[in-house]
Amino acid sequence: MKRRPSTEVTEAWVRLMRIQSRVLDAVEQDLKKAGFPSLAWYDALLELSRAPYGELRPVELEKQMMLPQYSTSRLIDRLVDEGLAVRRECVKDKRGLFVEITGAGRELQKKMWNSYSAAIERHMGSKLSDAEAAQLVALLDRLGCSCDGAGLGARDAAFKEAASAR
Amino acid sequence: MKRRPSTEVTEAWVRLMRIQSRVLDAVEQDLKKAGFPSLAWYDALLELSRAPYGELRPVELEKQMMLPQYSTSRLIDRLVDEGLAVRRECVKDKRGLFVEITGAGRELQKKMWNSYSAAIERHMGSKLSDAEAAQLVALLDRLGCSCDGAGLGARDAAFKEAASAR
DNA sequence: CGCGCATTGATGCACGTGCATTTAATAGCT
DNA sequence: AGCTATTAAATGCACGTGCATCAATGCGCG
Repeated sequence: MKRRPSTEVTEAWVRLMRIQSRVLDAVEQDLKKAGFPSLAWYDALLELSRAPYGELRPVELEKQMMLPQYSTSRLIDRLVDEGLAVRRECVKDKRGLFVEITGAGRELQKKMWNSYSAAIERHMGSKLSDAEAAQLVALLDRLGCSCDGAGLGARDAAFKEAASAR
Repeated sequence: MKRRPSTEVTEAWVRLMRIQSRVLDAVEQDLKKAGFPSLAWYDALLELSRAPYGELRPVELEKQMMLPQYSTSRLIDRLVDEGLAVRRECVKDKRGLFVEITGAGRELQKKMWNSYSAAIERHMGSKLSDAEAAQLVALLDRLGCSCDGAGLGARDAAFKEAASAR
């Protein structure tokens, strides 16, 4: 509790914060310029499109995306408003409901992946060899050791897509 | 433009986004639990405290922190509301003004650094050797190669403090 | 000098998020 | 069955942020 971070660690903290926000910003800007909504929408659409029957309980979506409950509720609101998903009644548990992706939702997700993957390549892939990327993954994972392992994070969506797009 | 990111790169993207947000969240929570305001306030206070006469033009602060103009303007609002800084007229250029840190502002900044540095140590330092931290810095820097080099980022504040606290 | 343009900083509006609370339905316990 | 606790989802409120715009001042150029 008393030990101070070393210079190296403090530098790593600074870089982690700054570079991440720059890279994220660059990718989000690319998507926005292409006329697409934010990454949160993409992640939700991907989760839905990968789910059996293209539908999930909000609670499931929430766990997948590691988002707070209310945040998920409102994200669904917006997807529904745009016709990318629909809310369906859940007969099993009348408290709950199902969110089902629509055709338009599936289409948008696919189109977004084109821009999204290109942006990842532009802002990360072109600056890092595969070996360096793997090294970076290993180092970052050391920081995430206290992770519950349960829910997959927001941007994991990208990886799952990459895997299935192959 | 056509190349797709490799598995390694996509994984690195996912990790960078997820781990950063987890670590940042953990540190911010620690600060909040200790009753302190957000890191943005800290960064601003540190920049001011390090400036000659403890004062800066909003434009300067904005460049240091790499924040949009309106964001800086409102951050200053809040600092002033809490008595941590004051706005002073600028005789040289009547469009502008000076923001000057108060005694309370300097005190808060110092107190926050105790919690802040402890949080960095807890959430990063304790999970990474110095060598690993240095490696992480090197890898992240490769991603930031397209940086202007001019303005120092928000969290750089931590490093500068660390250096001067030594 | 006088006009147009750039710069500094503030602000109205829309929107996203966190927090707390609310509503409804289910599960569990006696 | 009846009462309470728990869970699913939505929502009101405060607040932060992005975007566009504005008012005021300063600067350059004919």
